[in-house]
Amino acid sequence: MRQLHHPNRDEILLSSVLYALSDPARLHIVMRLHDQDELPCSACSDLEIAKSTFSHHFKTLREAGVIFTRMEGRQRFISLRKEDLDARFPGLMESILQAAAEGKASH
Amino acid sequence: MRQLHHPNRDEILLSSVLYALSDPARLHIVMRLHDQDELPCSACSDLEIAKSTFSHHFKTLREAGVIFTRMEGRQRFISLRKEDLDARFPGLMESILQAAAEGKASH
DNA sequence: TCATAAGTTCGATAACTATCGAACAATAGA
DNA sequence: TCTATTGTTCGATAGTTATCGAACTTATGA
Repeated sequence: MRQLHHPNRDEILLSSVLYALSDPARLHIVMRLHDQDELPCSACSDLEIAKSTFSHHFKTLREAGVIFTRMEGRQRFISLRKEDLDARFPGLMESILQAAAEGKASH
Repeated sequence: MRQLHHPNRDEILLSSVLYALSDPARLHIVMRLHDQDELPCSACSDLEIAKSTFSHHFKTLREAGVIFTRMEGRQRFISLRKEDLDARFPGLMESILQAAAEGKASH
């Protein structure tokens, strides 16, 4: 757990990003990061999901290049990689977040 | 096979669309529809994939609301549901197709 | 030093998915 | 009517994924 892997901007793949965001729980996490600069992982613990499952989702998002995880003490802070995503896929996150905010994400 | 199911515009879900497009083969199919109004399914048969697998991908795309399948005789013509997708998720397909066209889709 | 807290990793399981070949259905054309 | 064409459906399999609880790691604070 010493080092958390983050892909470089150029390594971020569309397929991986779309896949990561196609899960309602993960999309929910990303929506929370929309307005915020940064959030502790624990900020999502109101969703009724086991913490090991959260960890799995964070890993999926992180390895897809969607979020950045900063380690500080025994907390981790996550943030949306807005600049990287927007540089690589202009307009993508904006349209996804807008649609999600309007409740068109799932069921 | 009498009727092919297509969701109404309002039933198209972001999660399902993102999932459908997160598969490289399906994204490839959608890219071919970008410039074209309509294509016969057979137009994708150069991809080295079994036809039953294609059928599966077409079904996934269709049920997610990404493509429309029109039956004519013994052929099926598929088209991108541009208007519906753009009405529901403004800018989404444009940004996805642009990124895909620049080769940022996968590996 | 010891207990607590925050997340990750492990092991297991159930569900889902991509893939294929074979069989099937429906239509067009000879 | 018979045959070839187009695509779907079926059955099977291998791989992947979401989920959980338990064990583990690291750091904080008493």
